[in-house]
Amino acid sequence: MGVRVVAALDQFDRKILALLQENARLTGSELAEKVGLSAAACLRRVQRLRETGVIERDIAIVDPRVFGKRMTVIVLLTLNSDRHDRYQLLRAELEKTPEITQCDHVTGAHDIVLRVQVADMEEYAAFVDRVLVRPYIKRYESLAVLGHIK
Amino acid sequence: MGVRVVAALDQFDRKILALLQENARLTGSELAEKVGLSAAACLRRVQRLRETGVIERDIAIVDPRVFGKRMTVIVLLTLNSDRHDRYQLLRAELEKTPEITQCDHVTGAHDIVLRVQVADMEEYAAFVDRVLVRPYIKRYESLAVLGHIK
DNA sequence: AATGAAATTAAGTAGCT
DNA sequence: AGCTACTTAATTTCATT
Repeated sequence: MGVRVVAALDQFDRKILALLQENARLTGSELAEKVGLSAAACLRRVQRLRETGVIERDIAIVDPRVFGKRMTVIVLLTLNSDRHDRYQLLRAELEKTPEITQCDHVTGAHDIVLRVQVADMEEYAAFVDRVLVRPYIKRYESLAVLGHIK
Repeated sequence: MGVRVVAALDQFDRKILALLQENARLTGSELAEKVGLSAAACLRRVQRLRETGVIERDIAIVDPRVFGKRMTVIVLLTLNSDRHDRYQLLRAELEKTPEITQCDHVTGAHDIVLRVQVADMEEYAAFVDRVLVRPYIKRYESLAVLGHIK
């Protein structure tokens, strides 16, 4: 789990990573032009970055609205402090719940922050009933996303 | 901005999208095998999904720790209601701030939710001073991420 | 209108200097 | 690292349904 080989990343690697994080479809020659190495050298580096796990994976970003999931809600969960034994169970369930696209355990006034993708309010209400209404969830606060700034 | 062509997505497109959201590096023949079409047909569909904006883009997921950004903080911002004219300005600034990896305008008890990626507490403190301490930000609540569940 | 098979073009990989 | 040859994948063409 530790991050080895980090010291081995030079400026070229960093530039390549920055570019691929924006657009993973850049070809070897496109990278070459932008970073000032040959195409082969760039691709060798990309290969190495993948093998060492620096690049974890490549994913397609799909407009959630095409699936009819036009509504995003950020949910702040507060757990019952006397039910912290249920944390692992809850965690496993949240991981499996398809509406949840992001989920972090946090410190502070809340315990868990969710990002939920649903079709509409009705579907969100159903999600709340199905997933959030449980004894070991003390409180949840829903923040509906009006617009994505970034 | 409207999402047209959604009705035009059949089961093959949906399957392809689901697969590429997990792994955008699947080749035509790998897709072919999984969805039951020829490689050419799959790639033609992928091309169309890109052209119509259903696939917005492909990105490389890079372990943030390799950049030394080992700390994630979710920040809940509350703006001064009498300074809502500054919203566009703030929005533009947040968009440019490199530490912010995600940023949404929300309803509810807060106005904006940020996801911030920094090296450590010191860097986070500097970020707060530089970005969050401004007259039109009334309050901010920092939730440090202890662990990623999803 | 969209498919599969085949041909073409482009990209990625590997070997050598 | 670069260059070049090789291999694999993506794209286009074309005949078919």
